[in-house]
Amino acid sequence: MLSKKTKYGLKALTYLAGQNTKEPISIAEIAKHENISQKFLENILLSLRSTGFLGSKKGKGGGYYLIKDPSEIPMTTVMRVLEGPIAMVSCVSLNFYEKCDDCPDEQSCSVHRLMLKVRDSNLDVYRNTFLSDLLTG
Amino acid sequence: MLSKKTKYGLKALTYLAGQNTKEPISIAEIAKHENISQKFLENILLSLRSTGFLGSKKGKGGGYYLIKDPSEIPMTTVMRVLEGPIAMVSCVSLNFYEKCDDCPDEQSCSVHRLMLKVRDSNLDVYRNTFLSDLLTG
DNA sequence: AATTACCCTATAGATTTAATAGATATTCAA
DNA sequence: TTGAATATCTATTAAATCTATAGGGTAATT
Repeated sequence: MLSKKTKYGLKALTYLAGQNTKEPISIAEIAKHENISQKFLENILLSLRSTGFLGSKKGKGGGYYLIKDPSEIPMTTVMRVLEGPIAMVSCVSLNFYEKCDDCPDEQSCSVHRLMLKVRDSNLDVYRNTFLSDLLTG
Repeated sequence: MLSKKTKYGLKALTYLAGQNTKEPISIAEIAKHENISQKFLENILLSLRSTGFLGSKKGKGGGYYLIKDPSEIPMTTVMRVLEGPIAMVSCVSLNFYEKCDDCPDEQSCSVHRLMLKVRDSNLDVYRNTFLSDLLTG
Protein backbone atom coordinates (compact mmCIF):
# COMPACT_ATOMS: atom_id res chain seq x y z
CA MET A 1 0.00 0.00 0.00
CA LEU A 2 1.08 3.50 -0.80
CA SER A 3 1.52 5.57 2.36
CA LYS A 4 -0.45 8.75 2.82
CA LYS A 5 2.85 10.52 3.11
CA THR A 6 3.66 9.61 -0.47
CA LYS A 7 0.16 10.31 -1.67
CA TYR A 8 0.11 13.74 -0.08
CA GLY A 9 3.63 14.51 -1.20
CA LEU A 10 2.81 13.72 -4.80
CA LYS A 11 -0.35 15.82 -4.70
CA ALA A 12 1.51 18.74 -3.16
CA LEU A 13 4.25 18.61 -5.76
CA THR A 14 1.72 18.38 -8.55
CA TYR A 15 -0.10 21.36 -7.12
CA LEU A 16 3.11 23.37 -7.11
CA ALA A 17 3.93 22.30 -10.63
CA GLY A 18 0.45 23.24 -11.76
CA GLN A 19 0.92 26.83 -10.71
CA ASN A 20 2.56 28.82 -13.42
CA THR A 21 4.58 30.83 -10.96
CA LYS A 22 7.80 30.31 -9.12
CA GLU A 23 6.58 32.40 -6.22
CA PRO A 24 6.41 30.58 -2.89
CA ILE A 25 3.10 28.96 -2.02
CA SER A 26 2.26 28.45 1.63
CA ILE A 27 1.77 25.07 3.24
CA ALA A 28 -1.65 26.23 4.36
CA GLU A 29 -2.80 26.88 0.81
CA ILE A 30 -1.58 23.53 -0.45
CA ALA A 31 -3.08 21.70 2.51
CA LYS A 32 -6.43 23.37 2.09
CA HIS A 33 -6.58 22.89 -1.65
CA GLU A 34 -5.50 19.24 -1.57
CA ASN A 35 -7.40 18.34 1.59
CA ILE A 36 -4.35 17.39 3.62
CA SER A 37 -3.59 17.71 7.32
CA GLN A 38 -1.41 20.80 7.47
CA LYS A 39 0.90 19.52 10.18
CA PHE A 40 1.51 16.31 8.32
CA LEU A 41 2.23 18.20 5.14
CA GLU A 42 4.83 20.27 6.95
CA ASN A 43 6.93 17.20 7.59
CA ILE A 44 6.42 15.87 4.10
CA LEU A 45 7.54 19.03 2.35
CA LEU A 46 10.43 19.34 4.73
CA SER A 47 11.72 15.91 3.82
CA LEU A 48 11.26 16.66 0.13
CA ARG A 49 13.45 19.72 0.44
CA SER A 50 16.48 17.47 0.77
CA THR A 51 16.10 16.45 -2.86
CA GLY A 52 17.30 19.81 -4.09
CA PHE A 53 14.44 20.53 -6.44
CA LEU A 54 12.23 22.05 -3.77
CA GLY A 55 12.95 25.39 -2.12
CA SER A 56 11.35 27.23 0.74
CA LYS A 57 11.10 30.74 2.08
CA LYS A 58 10.14 31.80 5.58
CA GLY A 59 8.10 34.76 6.74
CA LYS A 60 5.25 36.66 5.14
CA GLY A 61 4.70 35.67 1.56
CA GLY A 62 6.81 32.60 2.22
CA GLY A 63 6.15 29.00 1.32
CA TYR A 64 7.46 26.32 -1.00
CA TYR A 65 8.42 26.53 -4.64
CA LEU A 66 9.99 24.28 -7.26
CA ILE A 67 13.58 25.03 -8.09
CA LYS A 68 13.77 22.79 -11.14
CA ASP A 69 11.37 22.46 -14.03
CA PRO A 70 8.78 19.66 -13.51
CA SER A 71 10.08 17.94 -16.62
CA GLU A 72 13.43 17.55 -14.89
CA ILE A 73 12.10 15.96 -11.71
CA PRO A 74 12.02 12.15 -12.06
CA MET A 75 9.81 9.99 -9.90
CA THR A 76 12.79 7.93 -8.76
CA THR A 77 13.96 10.87 -6.66
CA VAL A 78 10.50 11.68 -5.36
CA MET A 79 9.56 8.12 -4.50
CA ARG A 80 12.82 7.33 -2.75
CA VAL A 81 12.35 10.25 -0.38
CA LEU A 82 8.65 9.75 0.23
CA GLU A 83 8.16 6.00 0.13
CA GLY A 84 11.68 4.80 0.78
CA PRO A 85 13.65 2.28 -1.28
CA ILE A 86 12.04 1.28 -4.56
CA ALA A 87 13.09 -2.31 -4.04
CA MET A 88 10.75 -4.44 -1.96
CA VAL A 89 13.62 -6.29 -0.31
CA SER A 90 16.92 -4.74 0.64
CA CYS A 91 18.96 -7.44 -1.08
CA VAL A 92 17.91 -6.08 -4.49
CA SER A 93 18.14 -2.41 -3.59
CA LEU A 94 20.47 -0.22 -5.61
CA ASN A 95 20.78 2.60 -3.09
CA PHE A 96 20.06 0.77 0.15
CA TYR A 97 21.58 -2.66 -0.39
CA GLU A 98 21.73 -4.95 2.61
CA LYS A 99 22.24 -8.67 2.80
CA CYS A 100 19.35 -10.72 4.11
CA ASP A 101 20.41 -12.24 7.41
CA ASP A 102 18.32 -15.35 6.96
CA CYS A 103 19.27 -16.06 3.38
CA PRO A 104 22.45 -18.10 2.82
CA ASP A 105 22.76 -17.54 -0.91
CA GLU A 106 21.27 -14.74 -2.97
CA GLN A 107 21.89 -16.44 -6.28
CA SER A 108 19.65 -19.36 -5.39
CA CYS A 109 16.99 -17.37 -3.54
CA SER A 110 13.60 -17.41 -5.20
CA VAL A 111 12.49 -14.22 -3.47
CA HIS A 112 15.59 -12.46 -4.67
CA ARG A 113 14.97 -13.59 -8.21
CA LEU A 114 11.37 -12.40 -8.30
CA MET A 115 12.01 -9.12 -6.54
CA LEU A 116 14.81 -8.31 -8.93
CA LYS A 117 12.33 -8.42 -11.78
CA VAL A 118 9.86 -6.27 -9.89
CA ARG A 119 12.49 -3.72 -9.02
CA ASP A 120 13.67 -3.43 -12.61
CA SER A 121 10.13 -3.00 -13.78
CA ASN A 122 9.30 -0.30 -11.24
CA LEU A 123 12.57 1.46 -11.78
CA ASP A 124 11.80 1.65 -15.45
CA VAL A 125 8.52 3.39 -14.72
CA TYR A 126 9.90 5.81 -12.15
CA ARG A 127 12.92 6.74 -14.23
CA ASN A 128 10.79 7.53 -17.23
CA THR A 129 8.07 9.43 -15.45
CA PHE A 130 8.57 13.04 -14.48
CA LEU A 131 6.54 15.41 -12.38
CA SER A 132 5.38 17.09 -15.58
CA ASP A 133 3.85 13.80 -16.70
CA LEU A 134 1.51 13.84 -13.72
CA LEU A 135 -0.11 17.13 -14.65
CA THR A 136 -3.54 17.09 -16.27
CA GLY A 137 -3.84 17.83 -19.95
CA MET B 1 8.60 -3.45 1.91
CA LEU B 2 7.80 -7.08 1.30
CA SER B 3 6.23 -8.67 4.36
CA LYS B 4 7.82 -11.70 5.95
CA LYS B 5 4.61 -13.53 5.28
CA THR B 6 5.14 -13.14 1.56
CA LYS B 7 8.83 -13.88 1.81
CA TYR B 8 8.24 -17.08 3.76
CA GLY B 9 5.34 -18.09 1.57
CA LEU B 10 7.41 -17.76 -1.58
CA LYS B 11 10.26 -19.74 -0.07
CA ALA B 12 7.94 -22.48 1.09
CA LEU B 13 6.30 -22.79 -2.32
CA THR B 14 9.68 -22.86 -4.03
CA TYR B 15 10.80 -25.58 -1.65
CA LEU B 16 7.77 -27.66 -2.50
CA ALA B 17 8.28 -27.07 -6.21
CA GLY B 18 11.91 -28.08 -5.87
CA GLN B 19 11.02 -31.53 -4.57
CA ASN B 20 10.39 -33.92 -7.40
CA THR B 21 7.59 -35.63 -5.58
CA LYS B 22 3.94 -34.95 -5.07
CA GLU B 23 4.01 -36.62 -1.67
CA PRO B 24 3.03 -34.35 1.22
CA ILE B 25 5.87 -32.53 2.96
CA SER B 26 5.41 -31.53 6.57
CA ILE B 27 5.37 -27.93 7.75
CA ALA B 28 8.13 -28.85 10.17
CA GLU B 29 10.44 -29.93 7.36
CA ILE B 30 9.80 -26.77 5.34
CA ALA B 31 10.17 -24.51 8.35
CA LYS B 32 13.42 -26.14 9.37
CA HIS B 33 14.89 -26.13 5.91
CA GLU B 34 13.92 -22.54 5.12
CA ASN B 35 14.58 -21.17 8.59
CA ILE B 36 11.02 -20.09 9.29
CA SER B 37 8.96 -19.99 12.48
CA GLN B 38 6.83 -23.10 12.21
CA LYS B 39 3.65 -21.67 13.68
CA PHE B 40 3.86 -18.64 11.43
CA LEU B 41 4.32 -20.87 8.43
CA GLU B 42 1.23 -22.84 9.40
CA ASN B 43 -0.93 -19.75 8.87
CA ILE B 44 0.81 -18.82 5.68
CA LEU B 45 0.37 -22.20 4.05
CA LEU B 46 -3.21 -22.32 5.24
CA SER B 47 -4.01 -19.05 3.48
CA LEU B 48 -2.27 -20.27 0.33
CA ARG B 49 -4.47 -23.31 0.25
CA SER B 50 -7.39 -21.14 -0.83
CA THR B 51 -5.73 -20.62 -4.19
CA GLY B 52 -6.49 -24.13 -5.27
CA PHE B 53 -2.99 -25.11 -6.32
CA LEU B 54 -1.90 -26.16 -2.85
CA GLY B 55 -3.24 -29.24 -1.10
CA SER B 56 -2.81 -30.61 2.39
CA LYS B 57 -3.11 -33.88 4.20
CA LYS B 58 -3.50 -34.40 7.92
CA GLY B 59 -2.13 -37.10 10.15
CA LYS B 60 1.05 -39.11 10.04
CA GLY B 61 2.87 -38.70 6.76
CA GLY B 62 0.80 -35.63 6.11
CA GLY B 63 1.84 -32.18 4.99
CA TYR B 64 1.49 -29.89 2.02
CA TYR B 65 1.88 -30.61 -1.67
CA LEU B 66 1.39 -28.80 -4.97
CA ILE B 67 -1.70 -29.76 -6.93
CA LYS B 68 -0.74 -27.97 -10.12
CA ASP B 69 2.54 -27.95 -11.97
CA PRO B 70 4.84 -25.06 -10.95
CA SER B 71 4.78 -23.81 -14.53
CA GLU B 72 1.04 -23.28 -14.18
CA ILE B 73 1.19 -21.23 -10.99
CA PRO B 74 1.49 -17.51 -11.82
CA MET B 75 2.82 -14.99 -9.34
CA THR B 76 -0.33 -12.90 -9.65
CA THR B 77 -2.24 -15.54 -7.72
CA VAL B 78 0.50 -16.06 -5.17
CA MET B 79 1.16 -12.39 -4.52
CA ARG B 80 -2.50 -11.45 -4.22
CA VAL B 81 -2.99 -14.01 -1.45
CA LEU B 82 0.25 -13.31 0.38
CA GLU B 83 0.83 -9.60 -0.07
CA GLY B 84 -2.67 -8.43 -0.93
CA PRO B 85 -3.69 -6.27 -3.89
CA ILE B 86 -0.98 -5.68 -6.47
CA ALA B 87 -2.05 -2.07 -6.91
CA MET B 88 -0.56 0.39 -4.44
CA VAL B 89 -3.78 2.39 -4.23
CA SER B 90 -7.25 0.90 -4.34
CA CYS B 91 -8.45 3.29 -7.05
CA VAL B 92 -6.27 1.48 -9.61
CA SER B 93 -6.91 -2.03 -8.33
CA LEU B 94 -8.41 -4.56 -10.71
CA ASN B 95 -9.68 -6.99 -8.10
CA PHE B 96 -10.15 -4.69 -5.12
CA TYR B 97 -11.28 -1.41 -6.66
CA GLU B 98 -12.43 1.27 -4.27
CA LYS B 99 -12.89 4.98 -4.83
CA CYS B 100 -10.60 7.26 -2.86
CA ASP B 101 -12.73 9.21 -0.41
CA ASP B 102 -10.50 12.27 -0.50
CA CYS B 103 -10.08 12.45 -4.26
CA PRO B 104 -12.81 14.32 -6.18
CA ASP B 105 -11.77 13.23 -9.67
CA GLU B 106 -9.72 10.20 -10.63
CA GLN B 107 -9.05 11.41 -14.14
CA SER B 108 -7.21 14.48 -12.92
CA CYS B 109 -5.44 12.82 -9.98
CA SER B 110 -1.68 12.71 -10.30
CA VAL B 111 -1.36 9.82 -7.87
CA HIS B 112 -3.87 7.83 -9.85
CA ARG B 113 -1.97 8.49 -13.04
CA LEU B 114 1.37 7.37 -11.66
CA MET B 115 0.05 4.35 -9.80
CA LEU B 116 -1.73 3.14 -12.90
CA LYS B 117 1.61 2.90 -14.65
CA VAL B 118 3.18 1.11 -11.70
CA ARG B 119 0.34 -1.36 -11.48
CA ASP B 120 0.54 -2.19 -15.17
CA SER B 121 4.23 -2.70 -14.90
CA ASN B 122 4.02 -4.96 -11.87
CA LEU B 123 1.11 -6.88 -13.29
CA ASP B 124 3.16 -7.58 -16.37
CA VAL B 125 5.92 -9.10 -14.25
CA TYR B 126 3.64 -11.17 -12.05
CA ARG B 127 1.54 -12.47 -14.92
CA ASN B 128 4.59 -13.61 -16.81
CA THR B 129 6.44 -15.16 -13.91
CA PHE B 130 5.53 -18.62 -12.71
CA LEU B 131 6.62 -20.62 -9.70
CA SER B 132 8.82 -22.67 -12.00
CA ASP B 133 10.72 -19.52 -12.94
CA LEU B 134 11.83 -19.07 -9.35
CA LEU B 135 13.60 -22.40 -9.17
CA THR B 136 17.36 -22.46 -9.48
CA GLY B 137 18.61 -23.28 -12.95
C1' DA C 1 4.80 42.74 15.26
C1' DA C 2 2.84 39.63 12.25
C1' DT C 3 3.53 35.77 9.41
C1' DT C 4 5.25 31.51 8.03
C1' DA C 5 8.54 27.85 7.75
C1' DC C 6 11.22 24.88 10.93
C1' DC C 7 11.90 21.58 14.71
C1' DC C 8 10.88 18.42 18.52
C1' DT C 9 7.96 15.48 21.19
C1' DA C 10 4.17 12.64 22.10
C1' DT C 11 0.43 9.45 21.08
C1' DA C 12 -3.60 6.79 19.43
C1' DG C 13 -4.41 3.40 16.23
C1' DA C 14 -3.26 0.00 12.94
C1' DT C 15 -0.38 -3.60 11.21
C1' DT C 16 3.05 -7.07 11.41
C1' DT C 17 5.15 -10.90 13.44
C1' DA C 18 4.99 -13.97 15.78
C1' DA C 19 4.22 -17.17 20.53
C1' DT C 20 0.93 -20.11 22.98
C1' DA C 21 -2.58 -23.42 23.70
C1' DG C 22 -5.64 -26.44 22.27
C1' DA C 23 -9.01 -28.91 18.77
C1' DT C 24 -9.52 -31.94 14.96
C1' DA C 25 -8.31 -35.30 11.57
C1' DT C 26 -5.41 -39.19 9.93
C1' DT C 27 -2.31 -43.06 10.23
C1' DC C 28 -0.43 -47.12 12.06
C1' DA C 29 0.50 -50.61 15.26
C1' DA C 30 -0.78 -53.43 19.19
C1' DT D 1 -10.71 -51.99 16.89
C1' DT D 2 -8.67 -49.19 19.92
C1' DG D 3 -5.18 -46.00 21.30
C1' DA D 4 -1.05 -43.48 20.65
C1' DA D 5 1.46 -40.67 17.60
C1' DT D 6 1.49 -37.33 14.07
C1' DA D 7 0.27 -33.19 11.80
C1' DT D 8 -3.00 -29.89 10.20
C1' DC D 9 -6.43 -26.49 11.78
C1' DT D 10 -8.24 -22.63 14.88
C1' DA D 11 -8.22 -18.98 18.16
C1' DT D 12 -6.18 -15.82 21.35
C1' DT D 13 -2.91 -12.74 22.66
C1' DA D 14 1.36 -10.02 22.94
C1' DA D 15 5.33 -7.50 21.52
C1' DA D 16 7.20 -4.58 18.29
C1' DT D 17 6.99 -1.48 14.65
C1' DC D 18 4.86 1.82 11.53
C1' DT D 19 1.38 5.45 10.38
C1' DA D 20 -0.91 9.56 10.76
C1' DT D 21 -1.65 13.38 13.39
C1' DA D 22 -1.53 17.00 17.08
C1' DG D 23 0.80 20.46 20.17
C1' DG D 24 3.92 23.77 21.19
C1' DG D 25 7.87 26.31 20.69
C1' DT D 26 11.92 28.51 17.64
C1' DA D 27 13.83 31.04 13.78
C1' DA D 28 13.63 33.82 9.83
C1' DT D 29 11.41 37.26 6.86
C1' DT D 30 8.54 41.16 5.72
